[in-house]
Amino acid sequence: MRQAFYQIVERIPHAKVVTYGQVAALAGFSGRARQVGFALAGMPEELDLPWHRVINAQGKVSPRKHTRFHEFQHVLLEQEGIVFVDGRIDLQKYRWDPAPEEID
DNA sequence: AACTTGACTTCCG
DNA sequence: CCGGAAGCCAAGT
Repeated sequence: MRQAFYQIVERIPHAKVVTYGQVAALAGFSGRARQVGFALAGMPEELDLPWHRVINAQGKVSPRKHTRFHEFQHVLLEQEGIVFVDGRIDLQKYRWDPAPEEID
């Protein structure tokens, strides 16, 4: 299950983002957005996934409770050229919209 | 085994 | 636009 999510996340192209719900759906687990977040929380760093390109449906980075990784995430996204407007990303513009064959 | 948590989403007021 | 509630379900207590 986590595998499926990782597989999707690792394909997110540079300067693009996807929502948790989208990752879940693409992985074949529609409706399990929370599990995506959970999977990423315990992600082995050696996989080196672009986890920062996964955001919530409101086009914002989801705030963590006990860490400041969301701030780091914000910076990483800007470094990729993604523009934040009022703390938000223009999903219409940056959302990754993969063709079925791009998913394996 | 019951209960709580949480990197979520959507609908309703 | 913001808060609450319901739906979701793996993990941790």
